[in-house]
Amino acid sequence: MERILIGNLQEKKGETVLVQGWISVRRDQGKMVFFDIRDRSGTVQGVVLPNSGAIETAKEIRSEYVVSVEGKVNERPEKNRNAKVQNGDIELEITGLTILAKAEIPFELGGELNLDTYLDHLPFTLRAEKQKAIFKVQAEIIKAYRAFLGGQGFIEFQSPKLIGDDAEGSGEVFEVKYLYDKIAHLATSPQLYKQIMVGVFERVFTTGNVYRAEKHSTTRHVSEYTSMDAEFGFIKDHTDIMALETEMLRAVCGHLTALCKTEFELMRADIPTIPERIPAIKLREAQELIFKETKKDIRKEPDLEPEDERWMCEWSKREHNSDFIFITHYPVSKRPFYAYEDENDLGYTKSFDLLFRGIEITTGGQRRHNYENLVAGAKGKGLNPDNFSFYLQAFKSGMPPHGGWGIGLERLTAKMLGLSNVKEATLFPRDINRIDTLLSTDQKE
RNA sequence: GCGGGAGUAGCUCAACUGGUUAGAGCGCGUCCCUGUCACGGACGAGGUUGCGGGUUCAAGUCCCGUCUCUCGCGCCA
Repeated sequence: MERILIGNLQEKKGETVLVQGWISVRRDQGKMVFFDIRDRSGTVQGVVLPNSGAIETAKEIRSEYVVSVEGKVNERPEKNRNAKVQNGDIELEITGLTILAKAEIPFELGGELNLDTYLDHLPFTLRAEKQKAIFKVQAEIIKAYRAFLGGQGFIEFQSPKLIGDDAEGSGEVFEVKYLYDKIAHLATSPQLYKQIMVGVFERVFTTGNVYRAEKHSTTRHVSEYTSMDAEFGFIKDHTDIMALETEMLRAVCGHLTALCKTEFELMRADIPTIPERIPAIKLREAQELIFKETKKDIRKEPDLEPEDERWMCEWSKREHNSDFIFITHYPVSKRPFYAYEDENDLGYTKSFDLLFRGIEITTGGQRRHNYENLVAGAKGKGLNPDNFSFYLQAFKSGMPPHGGWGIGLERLTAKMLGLSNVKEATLFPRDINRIDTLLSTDQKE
């Protein structure tokens, strides 16, 4: 007999079918046993009657046992229907029950858990409905991201994760012992490679893991995260990039509205609405605004603190009904060497951050595309251009005005779904003390 | 790295100012139950109170050290 998905059982009323899946819960009535079985498509109740021949096995099964069952799809009697659950109007009258695998679980699935208990048991806890919803949404974000950029003529490429010298300068870098006692590094960003690829394909994007060796313990940092990058040529300035990112977010949210409604309902979260134009404000203007409204004077700072980012998001929501806000024109001193200095606003760059529901989810901007200008930028940061001559070949060979963005996928997912810690939106988060399991103490510095 | 909070059963938590044998719910085990759907009922097992030291007649509770978690900050996506 061929396996039928539980989600298709409504069409099989009266028929005897083969269903395979996991036991969610067993309800033993003594002479008869009920259980809920789930597969990737849904859940249905099975009922094992005393004379079915399966009753002995039915008493043996426990939560998370993997089973193969044969049974007749029956409509339930009127008084035994349950409108609150999927397939509450039908049930499987079990005629055959085989245990494919036993299970021994550390605790019940779906209950409230402390974050570290959840993380210590990920192979099990990821099976919970909430977690499946989170990572289904995440998968759909990536799918929509690919579809949108593909439609805009972008070509996807795979960026290397093992790199030589770290010329990029965003964040602390993990060292890797390479062959013949050489030292390599884990990429903190695909930045330099995506710029090189603009010289090849003009419009490119990549989604992949990047690594930051910073010892912070916050709700928005992990050592390994997924960066959704894009970079494209022949732009007027950074506003072209912001406009395209706005369109991309609109496409992603539209996709989620179409495909992930149940997941958002389960998480009690709202899919953000993207305004026609996401508000954009210069960093200095934001600082003036904060000073005027809250008397907090950060006008000499080169960046916003988390508290200020939250305030700006509330302001954007209040004044512009937007969950998003662009902050532009960060000082040259604050940005990497390749950031493009605004010729009409010297000392400041044509760069931006995108804040979403209180947190920074994107950094982007126009880049220096002129070889001499780029080398000058590097020297201005005290960097030796010889150390990244490989990258500079792209510019020597002719590069168009270009720019792009990097989006933190897990941060975006977390804020979309109202998760308070980015680790909940990271499948297998790496942090200071944990890579799946706790790192042993004598391994640490 | 710094600052706040925390660490008690497999899980989630309780235990007033130090005071008898550290409790509950869920889970787990045995038994009862033919319409349950978080099934219900009876009984039971399960603890070095993170670890090490100290104060005290007496420590889960107070002190010191240490490890870990968590929240905030620096930094960043």
